[in-house]
Formats: sequence, structure tokens, C-alpha cells
Amino acid sequence: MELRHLRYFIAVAEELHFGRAAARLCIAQPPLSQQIQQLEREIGFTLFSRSSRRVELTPAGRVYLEEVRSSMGSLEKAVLNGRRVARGEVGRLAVGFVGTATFSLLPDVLRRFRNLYPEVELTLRELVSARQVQALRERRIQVGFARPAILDTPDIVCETVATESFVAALPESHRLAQANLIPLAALAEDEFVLFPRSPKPSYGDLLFKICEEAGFHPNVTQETAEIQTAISLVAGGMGVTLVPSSASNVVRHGVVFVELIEPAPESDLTVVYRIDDDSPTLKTFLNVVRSVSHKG
Amino acid sequence: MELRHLRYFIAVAEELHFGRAAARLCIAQPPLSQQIQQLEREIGFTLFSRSSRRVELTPAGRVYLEEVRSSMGSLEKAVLNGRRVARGEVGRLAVGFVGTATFSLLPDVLRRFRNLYPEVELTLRELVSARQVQALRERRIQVGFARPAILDTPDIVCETVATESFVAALPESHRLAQANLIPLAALAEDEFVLFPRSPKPSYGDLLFKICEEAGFHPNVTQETAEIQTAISLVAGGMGVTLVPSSASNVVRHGVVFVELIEPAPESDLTVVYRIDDDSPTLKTFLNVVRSVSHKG
DNA sequence: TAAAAATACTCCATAGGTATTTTAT
DNA sequence: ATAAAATACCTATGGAGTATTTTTA
Repeated sequence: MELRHLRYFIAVAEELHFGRAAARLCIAQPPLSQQIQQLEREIGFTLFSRSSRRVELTPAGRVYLEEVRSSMGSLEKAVLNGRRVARGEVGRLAVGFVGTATFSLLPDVLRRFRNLYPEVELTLRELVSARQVQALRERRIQVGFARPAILDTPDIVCETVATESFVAALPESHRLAQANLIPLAALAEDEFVLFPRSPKPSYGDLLFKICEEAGFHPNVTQETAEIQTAISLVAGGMGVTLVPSSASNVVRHGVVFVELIEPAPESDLTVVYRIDDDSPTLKTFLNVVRSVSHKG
Repeated sequence: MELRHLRYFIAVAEELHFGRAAARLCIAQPPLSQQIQQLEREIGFTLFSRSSRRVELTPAGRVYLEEVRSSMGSLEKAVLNGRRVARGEVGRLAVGFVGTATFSLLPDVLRRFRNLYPEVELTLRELVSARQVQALRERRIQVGFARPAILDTPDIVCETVATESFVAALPESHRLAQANLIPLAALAEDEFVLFPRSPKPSYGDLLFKICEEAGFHPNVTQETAEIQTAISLVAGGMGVTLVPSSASNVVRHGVVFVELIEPAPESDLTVVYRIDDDSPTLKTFLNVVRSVSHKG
């Protein structure tokens, strides 16, 4: 049995006339009769009761017609669904992200992507950069937002999507709180709220190196994994810290953000994904990331 | 697109290997590759990511596979359903019957048919014989149980399925209540509970004629359409009546049934149906009727 | 280099065309 | 007498076969 048989059957069932049905199908009448006979032989029951004056569906033909129609409809839908998956319009995507990405690009990307492709099911998991690479390898995520110190593995692509300068977060009462622009070295004697230095590459490690490049070892008195918490601690007068400039959007009583004199330390935010992942969902996601990245 | 394409697609998706899939399909590998390419061209997206070492389903291919599988399953089921309808195992059947048929064949036929073909939806309507012919013509019923006086129309087939003799129903207190066998003429002076004489042909009319053949005009004092009611009236001493012998199954306090001496009046119970109705449901029903009729 | 998919071509089975017959109104 | 389906027979498209090339692990 072939779909041709079913298409012909539907045509005859709708016209109830072999000649007209054949015309509609752009074939001659005899082959149509033959194909219908062939179909009837194969399914084992008659579809039409024909006389030379009238063609009628048999009861079994009526039942069969309905079910065939519905199956053919499903087959057409299957093609449309497949196309939408192929275009990345439906699917599933697990996204990893470092905590420090939540202030800048990530919210915009997610909002935009959800608007454009509401039928892609997004799963978010916060993971430090090293864990993201691991998760990509194990396919637990398809894409990550990371801050790679040096991320150089051949199986993972790493694309910079934002470069942010750091700003100093100071308590309101700090002696430099009123300044517009300070050198990082001005904080050499201050107490620092910093972040865990492992697993490497870590955000804490990066900040530590930045301080060393500015000529001092930071005097770390508090450690926390969360930027939000760090800012709260600064507000509480526990010390100063460095945050990506995007975090200065977080308005919090008791904290001021001060820019740093050139050469201002910078940090790249990157998207990471498997080099061998050609899933269209990933592609559309990356396109959204890039569009947001270039626009902003 | 043809079912061939889909069958090939499923085979390759299951084997994930063109060579093995081709072997399973009993064709050579090149035509299989061609058919899959053709399918991909038509649906507009790639089903497999192939390298010479590994064949994998694309995400769209996975989605398409599931939907195609289900559609193909539906198509197979459609054939099975069609066959069952063609065999008369599922369907709908409206059955007409005269009230006097309810004691004899009809209950047995219905019980048996329902057991054998539980998926045929039976509808029952009580109709006098003349109405059954009308209902058959208008296709409101497909088969009827009638008592045709003279039913002679070319479009309706009328098949005798039972011949019943009549018995007299007498009140317990009747002077002949103890008799085994009486001539019908013995009731010439009795009061009769009879049935409406129209529309003709009617059961009431039939009984009237039977009495006239026995040589008297029945003295009708009560009329009712229901045999049950007639028997109740007899029990109440309102008169006597004639019922088909099968009605004597109805045990009722105060009534006795007495057989009639030869020539005992008889009545045919017939099935009636359209001569042009070739529905398999009707055929299986008629077969059940005949089997019950011959057995009993 | 070896396994497997893709091309290149050839062939024949069968879908479809034309002419005609059968059938039922 | 006629409309319409079935049958008979022929043609040619395209599915499938064989031989070969390409690809990548």
C-alpha cells in the first residue's frame, strides 16, 4: 500500500465518481479504477459499491475513510512539526551560567529568546565556569555563560559576547566614596570582600590576579560565592570589593560604585558550547545571544 | 511522498545504518540512500546526520520519527477496523419489532447477537408492521420483526422465521379453564379483549379474520394495543383473547392458556429488510436470526 | 586502509495512458 | 441509448540493481 492509494481513495470518496475524481487527480479514469481495486484487494474489504450509475461508500469504507483522513492529517502535521524543530523553533535547551552573568546579558537574552521562541523549553542552572565545561561534555547543558580565565579545550567553543570593566564597590562611609574615578591601587590597604579562588578558573582567582597586577595583595577578610551577598557585606562596612560594571545596576542603600582609572581591569563574558553540537535550537539561541550582544 | 519513504525512514532510524536497513528491507543500499534523500528534499529538513562511520537522527528526525510511527500505526489499525466493519462485527443497527414478537424469537436473537457482536450498537423501536415497512424505506431501521398479513412490496424482503399457533387466554374462572384443547368456535359467545384493527395489516385485524374463519364475529368489549395489558384484562375477568403460543410463557395469576383444536390458527413472525441493503451488519444479524430460528 | 554512504548508470516493474467492452438505467 | 465503470493492452517514468567513487575514522 502506498499513500497514492489513499489519496486516490479520498478523492473518489469525495467525488463519488471515478471520472471526476480522476480529473481532479490529473490522471485518466482506468488507472484510478485499477488503483482502487488494488487497494481493496490489499486491505481485504470493498470500499465502494459501484454500479454504472452510482458510486457509494460501503460502511467499512466510511469508517476507513475517516481514519485514513485523520492519519494523513497527522502525517502532514508531522512534516510541519519537523520543520519547526529543524528551524529551532521548538525543542529543549539547558543553559548554564555563572552567578556574575545574571546582571548583564543573560536576562536580556532570556527575555528575548522566550519571546521569539516560546516553544523552546529552557532550563537554567547556575554553574561555575569549570563545571559548565563538564556539563557540556556530559550533555547536561547545551550552552553556558562563563568567564573563562584561560579556557582552551578543542571540543568546546568559547565566544566572547561582552567585555565588562570592573568597578569598585565601596561603603557609603568610605573615604573615596565621593570620588568619580580612582586607581585600583588606592584600595591596596583596604579590607576586601572576595570570592572563592577554586575551582579554577574562578571569579575570585581572576580578581586576585587583577589586584596583583595593580601592585598589591588584597587583604581578604570575608569570602562569599554570591555577588549579591558581597555587595550586602560592603554595605555593612565589612570591606570593599570589585564587581562587573553591570552589577552596579543593583541599587542598594549604603553602597556606592566608583569607576577605576585606566588601565581598567576587564572581564570577558563568553558563551560556551560543544563544537560538535549542530542542533538548530542551539543555533537559534546563539543567534539571539549575538544579536543582544551586538546591540547592547 | 509515499509510504515507501516512511517505511524506509523507520528502518534506517531503527538500524542507524543504511546497509543493515537495506538488508532488512530486502533492497540494495544505494536506492535506500536515494529514497531517504528524496524524502528529506520533500519534507524540507534533514533526518539523519551521516558520516561514513556513524548515522544519527537529527532532533527534527527524532520528532518526525515518533509522529510517523504513530500515523503508520493508525493506518494499520484503520485497515483492521475496516475489516471488522466489513465483517459486520462493529456498526450500528436499528431494529423494529411488533409488540407480539417480544415473547418468542426476539429476546433470544438479541441476547445471542449482543454476545457475538458486542461492538454493534443496537437500537430497538417498537413499530407495527406497516410502520416498519415505512421505517425501512426511510432507513430509520435496517431490519424489522413483523407479522405480515399480506406484505408484498418488491423493495422489502420478508423472511418467515417462526410460525406460531395461537392459544386462547382465559380467566381462571372460565367454564373451559380446565380443558386441554378446545375449538375456537367454543368461544363464539364470549366477550373478547382484542387489539386495534388499524393501521392494516394489524394484529387485531388478523385475529378478527381468524375468528370469522372459525365461523363467528368476536364480541369485542375491550381494546388494547399491548398483549401484556390484554392478558391482565383477561385475568381481571374482562373477557378472553387469543395470543401467540410464545406469550404463554408469561405466567400470570388468574389466567390460563388453552390450546386450540386443529386447524389451529397460526401466525408467521417474519424478519423484513431492504432488498438493496448489503450492509454486513445486517447480514450478520440475519444470520443470527436464522440460526436462532432453525435451532428453536 | 577499511567501512560505509553517495554517485553513476542501467534495467524492468508498474503507474498511467488509449482504446474498447461491459453494465445498468 | 447513454453514462460510467471495468477490462485489455501499450508506454514510459522512476524504483531498484550493479559498479564505482568519495569520505572519515
